[in-house]
Amino acid sequence: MAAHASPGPAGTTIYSVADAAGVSIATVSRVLAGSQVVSQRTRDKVLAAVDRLDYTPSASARSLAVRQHEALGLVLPELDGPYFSELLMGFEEAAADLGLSVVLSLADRGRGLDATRFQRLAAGVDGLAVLGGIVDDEALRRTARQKPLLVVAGAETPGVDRLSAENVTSSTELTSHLLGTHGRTAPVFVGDPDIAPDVRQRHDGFVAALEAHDVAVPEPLRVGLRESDGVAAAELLLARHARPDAVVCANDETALAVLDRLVDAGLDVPGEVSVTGWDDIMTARYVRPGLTTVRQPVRELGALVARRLHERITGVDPAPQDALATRVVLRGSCGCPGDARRTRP
Amino acid sequence: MAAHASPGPAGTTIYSVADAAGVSIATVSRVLAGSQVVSQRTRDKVLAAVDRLDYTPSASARSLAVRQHEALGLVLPELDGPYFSELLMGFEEAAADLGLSVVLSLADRGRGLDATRFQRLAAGVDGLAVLGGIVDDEALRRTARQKPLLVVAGAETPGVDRLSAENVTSSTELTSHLLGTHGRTAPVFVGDPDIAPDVRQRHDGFVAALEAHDVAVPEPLRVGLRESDGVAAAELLLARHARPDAVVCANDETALAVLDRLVDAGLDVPGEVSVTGWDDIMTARYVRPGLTTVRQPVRELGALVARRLHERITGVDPAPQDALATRVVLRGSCGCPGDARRTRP
DNA sequence: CACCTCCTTGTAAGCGCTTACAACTTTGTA
DNA sequence: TACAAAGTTGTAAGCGCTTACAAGGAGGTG
Repeated sequence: MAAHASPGPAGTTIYSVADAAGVSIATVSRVLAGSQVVSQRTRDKVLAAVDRLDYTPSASARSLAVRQHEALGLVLPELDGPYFSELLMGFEEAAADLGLSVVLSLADRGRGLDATRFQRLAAGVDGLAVLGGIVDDEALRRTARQKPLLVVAGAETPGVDRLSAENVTSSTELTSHLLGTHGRTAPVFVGDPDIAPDVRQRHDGFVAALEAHDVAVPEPLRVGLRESDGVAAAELLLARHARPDAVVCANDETALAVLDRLVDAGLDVPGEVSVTGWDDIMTARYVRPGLTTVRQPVRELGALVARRLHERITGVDPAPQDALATRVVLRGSCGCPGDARRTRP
Repeated sequence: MAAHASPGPAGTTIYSVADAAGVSIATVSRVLAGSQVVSQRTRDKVLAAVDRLDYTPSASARSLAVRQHEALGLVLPELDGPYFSELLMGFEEAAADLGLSVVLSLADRGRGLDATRFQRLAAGVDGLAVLGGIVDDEALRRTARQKPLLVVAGAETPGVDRLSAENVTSSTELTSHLLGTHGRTAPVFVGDPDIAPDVRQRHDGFVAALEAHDVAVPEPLRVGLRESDGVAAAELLLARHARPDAVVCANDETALAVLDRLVDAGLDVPGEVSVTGWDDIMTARYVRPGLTTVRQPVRELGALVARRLHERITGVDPAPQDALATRVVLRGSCGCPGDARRTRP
């Protein structure tokens, strides 16, 4: 029965260890699983053999036997700003705490993750989280039928569960601050509501605030979320006859670019115009004036996603909380005095 | 033989598909592997069944059968700045191109990755890359005996291969620029050479430049690599009677904090003192003056690591190139005029 | 001293997949 | 029409591990 026992460091299996220790593979397995039924003497023998052979059990064999991969999948776009890194960190930490490893798949800039790669990922995990807008709905739905699947910050997809941070209320709060405290009357929203549900919600909140203050709602400046999009937006804004007195950007990257370009063009920020962002990335603290923005509990979101997935996998009924609260961070760029630059999270 | 055929989406195996399609599991396997020997008719039947049952093959079963995990492991510290994210992106992209998935493990802030978690990770991959200084040498060596293992930017460990970006030469170049072009005479190095081999090498390069210019070599300011460490360093510097006229920091995070604190204290940067960093993170472009720094090809490093690992796994002899060239990026903080702020990589 | 109970270890049956080999069909050719 | 050569499909033996169950041994009791 021990025709296995192939030597060589590369091929050490539970059989080699069993042979070396003079016990059966069941015993080796028990020792390694920490079972208490094994006698001390035997345990020592096994452990010695394990050590001597540098034995590392094969995860796939174990997975096959226990019918669990003990791994969670995560699909993210490029890790540009701190946003996704934070999400990833929260996710990984929570997963590690649950004894699960995480398999990461990054979508290529622009085009999403192809179905094949997504399938391969799904094949090796017990459940997975996908950032909204990367994988197409059909593939999502198909996988959701197989194993626990959570979409983070994405669109409402029938048959797929979703989780994200709160957007609408904070956006209303931020915009109201601009209108009320700083008396702005001609704000504009920079970002394309159709590009992502999060942006849409932020725009919704923006609109709600304007309506509450009886301010006419302007058409949003439909640009992407990258630095270069912010530059483009600023140019567009500068070319206008009637300039806005407040620029509410969909995220920090664009806001910083807008801020920078506006100042370069000789405008007084926040004197003539307020600029706000969203996410509170590191650079937001460093520019002058500091960027007023909204801090999302991204890391907690990541952790929550992982835990939720685990609940699903183990069959526990998950709690129904569905959006994490965010917080407005006031700095100089909206007109507030406080330079909260050195304020750390 | 088909006593398997358990229904239910969760339990669809190759047996269910074979049953549903009226063929043997071997044929299903062939179709899914894209083998050309299967007739078109049969192929269609199988594919239809696969679709109807939402079949997703089990990765662990496949791994066990082919004796390959088809995955690469990566161990990183917290994803703070853009450095590790870039590395990760390069790694992931290259791995994906090779058809490998990546299993990520993040070390907790401060304390490294415990041996158990590291072992678990190693158990499920064909090879792994570890950032230097996270996992202890013994564990590293043990794993290196089992499967391909690469240490990135870490210390020279006997029996373990290492890969990193070039440091010494660029540091000498940068420091010489300060001494020569800007006529600095009292530079100081901020960073603890003992904290990481990369820092040590940067310090070595710094020292080499001073010696070449016959400038006395001062004791380095031994602080960590985080923003707060930079603040502390700046305080220390400000408290000195004889202030340096150039501060060469081990990375951008500390450099930015130093720059910020120095300017706040009323010093003229770069008039009275030059400040330089290392890494060229996003914020370096945004501060005024722009931060002179060194750009590392981090993403390429990550990709290279993945490819190298793959070469080892497949038994190809890897090329011997061992350090990637870096590039000094001159901006305002050293005294150079050009505001290269909007220069993109 | 026989017998029962508890403790420890071994036996063997999978987990879901790949793949060498065998077996059966077709098709082509003499 | 017989037979060889392809072409196609099935059989079965693992891959390395977990775990229910069986079996053996040690110790205790009547």
